[in-house]
Amino acid sequence: MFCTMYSLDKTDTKLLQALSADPRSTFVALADTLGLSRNTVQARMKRLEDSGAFLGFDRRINPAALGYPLTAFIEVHVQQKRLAQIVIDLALIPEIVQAHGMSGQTDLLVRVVCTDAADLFRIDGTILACEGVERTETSLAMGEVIPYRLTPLLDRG
Amino acid sequence: MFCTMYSLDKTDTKLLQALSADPRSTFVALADTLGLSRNTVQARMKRLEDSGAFLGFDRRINPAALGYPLTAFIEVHVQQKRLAQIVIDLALIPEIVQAHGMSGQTDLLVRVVCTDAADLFRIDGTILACEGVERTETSLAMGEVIPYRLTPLLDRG
DNA sequence: CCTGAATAGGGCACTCTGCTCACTATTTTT
DNA sequence: AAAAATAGTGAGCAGAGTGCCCTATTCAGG
Repeated sequence: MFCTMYSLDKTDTKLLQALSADPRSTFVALADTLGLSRNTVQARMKRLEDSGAFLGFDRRINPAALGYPLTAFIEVHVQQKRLAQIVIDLALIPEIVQAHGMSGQTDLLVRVVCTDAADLFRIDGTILACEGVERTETSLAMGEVIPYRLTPLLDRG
Repeated sequence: MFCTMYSLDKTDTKLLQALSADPRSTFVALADTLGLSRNTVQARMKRLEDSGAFLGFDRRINPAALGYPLTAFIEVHVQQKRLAQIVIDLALIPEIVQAHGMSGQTDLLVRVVCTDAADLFRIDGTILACEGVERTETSLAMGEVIPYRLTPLLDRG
């Protein structure tokens, strides 16, 4: 196989668990909670980093703390030919914090943060104004009933 | 007002920007990129932490690195009376990494990671099997066309 | 049997941390 | 206008952590 992605073993998993438990723990601390030497922990962390196991820090910032307490998901239907340009245009809207290209009826699923309902309305308008966007369907997130988590998957490994 | 949430000022914003640029930078490094004293940086970071500006470390872990390259969004329609119990049941499914209670037609928007299409099919079945779940609509994410980001919002502040 | 990878352990210079204290502005309250 | 809270600075210090080096051991695969 040409592209063998480095895949995590049990020790890596334990490392990630320990980090999840305490994101600020030092290499030394990790080493002795896992019963490994500091060298090993450092080597593994480097490998994890290099293999792209970590995503941007942005994800750890709470949008609510920034003054955007509301999250909404907007399904965007577009003229598929213009998809590439539309993505570029959408990327200019700061309140769009993430967008996925989707299979199925919806072309794009856009995650938006906003200050209030009026703000959401305005943002939706901005999206609709993009050339090639045909229709949107907005749903406000009332709450994160299962907060983002990966630990169940880590624990299973 | 009873609950005045601590709101970030320009300096906090710059701090977060600097952290986004380099999540591993030390207090000392932050202090001199921002032209502040180390004491100030430490104090502000503590305040940020205490005010809940940071979310779990889980969010920084790349599910693909864990062996789950596929992401899907599943709209779940439920008997609303049973919503609370359903959330509890869903939380037992490890592949569900997040779920939002929604306004609008869909009751729940569930984010799932999986190994392949067959895996997704199985997980969908598990969700459908929960007492009170009436219908699901699964959409596979083909790609994260706008990767999660908060920097445009930070830059605007 | 040899090789390469992973780990452990030691060491060393340097940096960072957590903490405290004293001092200065700048607001806010009274 | 005076007093008090708030934010920032600068300095210092002991202890901990980091990055980097080298060596020895174990263990699986060719």
